[in-house]
Amino acid sequence: MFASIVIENKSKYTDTFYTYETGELFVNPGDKVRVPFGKKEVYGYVFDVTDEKPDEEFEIKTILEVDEENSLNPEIVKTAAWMKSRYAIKYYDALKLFIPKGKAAKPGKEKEPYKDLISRYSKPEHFTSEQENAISVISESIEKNTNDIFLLHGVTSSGKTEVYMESISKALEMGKTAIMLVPEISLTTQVIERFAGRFGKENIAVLHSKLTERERFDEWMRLKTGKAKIAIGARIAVFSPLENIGVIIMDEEHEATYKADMSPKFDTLDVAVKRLKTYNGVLVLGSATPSVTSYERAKEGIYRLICLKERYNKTPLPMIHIVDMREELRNGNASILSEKLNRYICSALDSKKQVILLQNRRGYSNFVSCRECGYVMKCPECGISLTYHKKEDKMICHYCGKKYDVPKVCPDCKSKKIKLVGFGTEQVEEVISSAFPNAVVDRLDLDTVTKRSELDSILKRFEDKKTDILVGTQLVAKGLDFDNVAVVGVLLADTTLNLPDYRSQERTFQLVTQVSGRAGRGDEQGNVVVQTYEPENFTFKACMNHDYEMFYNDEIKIREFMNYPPFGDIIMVNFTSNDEELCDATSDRFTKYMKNCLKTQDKGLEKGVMNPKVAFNFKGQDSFRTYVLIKCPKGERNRYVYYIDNFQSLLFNERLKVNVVCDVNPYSIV
DNA sequence: AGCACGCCGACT
DNA sequence: GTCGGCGTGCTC
Repeated sequence: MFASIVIENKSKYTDTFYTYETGELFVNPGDKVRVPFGKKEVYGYVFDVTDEKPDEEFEIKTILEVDEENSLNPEIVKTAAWMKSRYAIKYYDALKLFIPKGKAAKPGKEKEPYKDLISRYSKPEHFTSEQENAISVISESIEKNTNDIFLLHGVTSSGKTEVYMESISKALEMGKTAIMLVPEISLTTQVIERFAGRFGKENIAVLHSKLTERERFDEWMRLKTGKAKIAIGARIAVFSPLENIGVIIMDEEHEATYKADMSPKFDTLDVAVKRLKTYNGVLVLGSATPSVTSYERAKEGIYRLICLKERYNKTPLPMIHIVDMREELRNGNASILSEKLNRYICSALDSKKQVILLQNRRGYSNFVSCRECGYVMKCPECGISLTYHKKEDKMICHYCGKKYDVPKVCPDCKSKKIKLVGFGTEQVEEVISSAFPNAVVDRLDLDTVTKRSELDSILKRFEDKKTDILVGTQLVAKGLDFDNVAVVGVLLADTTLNLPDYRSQERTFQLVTQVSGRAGRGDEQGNVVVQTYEPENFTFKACMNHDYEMFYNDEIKIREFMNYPPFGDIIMVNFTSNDEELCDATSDRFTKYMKNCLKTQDKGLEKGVMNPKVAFNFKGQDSFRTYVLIKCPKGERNRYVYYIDNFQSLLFNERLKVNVVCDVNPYSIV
């Protein structure tokens, strides 16, 4: 017998299959083996076993030993091989995601993460009929191994978690395993509390990047040996060493955190779908505000849509008010607080209720807007907001790179009040404090709050009602439930609405819906005030009506017209190096190469390859970065990635010191 | 990536 | 002679 093996390596050059003879050993795909390699011995993983001898003329060596304890299963190597072609990454980089770095703790010294956690779970007396229906449909699918994907579209407090738990329970009943994914590590605690109460602590394992190497290894081993049947965690938990997975659940499926931002840049949803194919398992995507891509798939019948419209506790949804900041300006109010928001805050404070103010970060991009009419400069080709670059004093499209002069007067209404939008972050707390001198104001954002304990104490103070007004970034939109919040204010929704990203509208809808969930948790209806210079944007109308469908119907038309997902992909190819010239030259060369590859098809696809752009490299060690953006039509992704992978090999053969990283539908282009 | 091989200049 | 610099090629 002959085995195709990928060795533990660091080089792109050796990231390929090597054929070994199995000898006397009984070898399966997924097995970790020790093999002779060159003058040394290395470890590798078996990807395939056949009895056909390869044609090529090279000496075939024999596998020395199988490391049973650290071996993986056949599905894992299959998924890793698929990831290589989908993300243009190395076999071994894909494989590494499935293998914990650490070593086992010494016997008796195992440390249990979340040891002091209290299990909190009380099964509700009854499920709503919508919940009953969802549970029975999903359970049937798990039972019959139909490999379905469900999109569970449920408003906040509609009891999605109960549906998740019942689905997992069904999988366990069938002798299968389950993975529960949450978007952020901070959210795992609440989930574990409930799951531990429902399924017993011994049956669950936690996997996320904040565990120590040793803890992670031990949890991983508990899953691999079948001691734990349910994996809970952030996106890396999708790589749990489980077999026979009955169901994977992705809570808040629209969240950006499901897409890895560091290399290898995998997409959690893709990986989940791929893994479940082998086991005919079921995927449940839950969200109150599904991603437009997922919803389209549900509409197309690729996913099965389940709606939960009824709120479990029947609390009325908050009232959403859209405030026109142009009007405020015309009425002589130039402050960051509209008259309406001011009024709501005052009355909330009077009745000892609390207030949350969301100040969405300006981030790295600045845009120009007319305060008279709300006009925002957008790229006519790409349809995204232009970003102001101070250095060049130009408006630049972050997709195609076209540059435009900064307008002196508004092209629409000829007003001179067209200028940069955004206010200094520090300013906000100051303004709020002086506007409400008798209120206790606290501030929550990740820039100023560095320590975990600091963050917790700010939240604790708010929970204990010691704080009247909490000002913060996106952080306040998520996290804990507070029952005394009467008013939520979004100070300037335009900052999210005009991010240079095709998803900016989707993200705004999600953000407003999410913060709305913070208002009026008790029996009283809460109020949400959203301030904007562009109140006529369809996104806000949909927010006001709590109508996702309405938002979707408008947004999907734009996506189709612009060929953005789900109708096409945007592929960003990054080049980093310590050699500036090499970086530039390589991205130029890549552009020509890619255009050349596509030209032969004679469909004009090469027009989708944008010219290279220079950018700063924040994260990597290399000092220079350039990138090339490619607009890729629907169904062509695999071919495009294949070309990119080939180009990478080309560079490697020449031993050029330049890194190439590919990112499909990146969340930010800076 | 590593490591060996090999071809060239500089030195005890 | 021979030591070591690094350009090149290979690992089943």
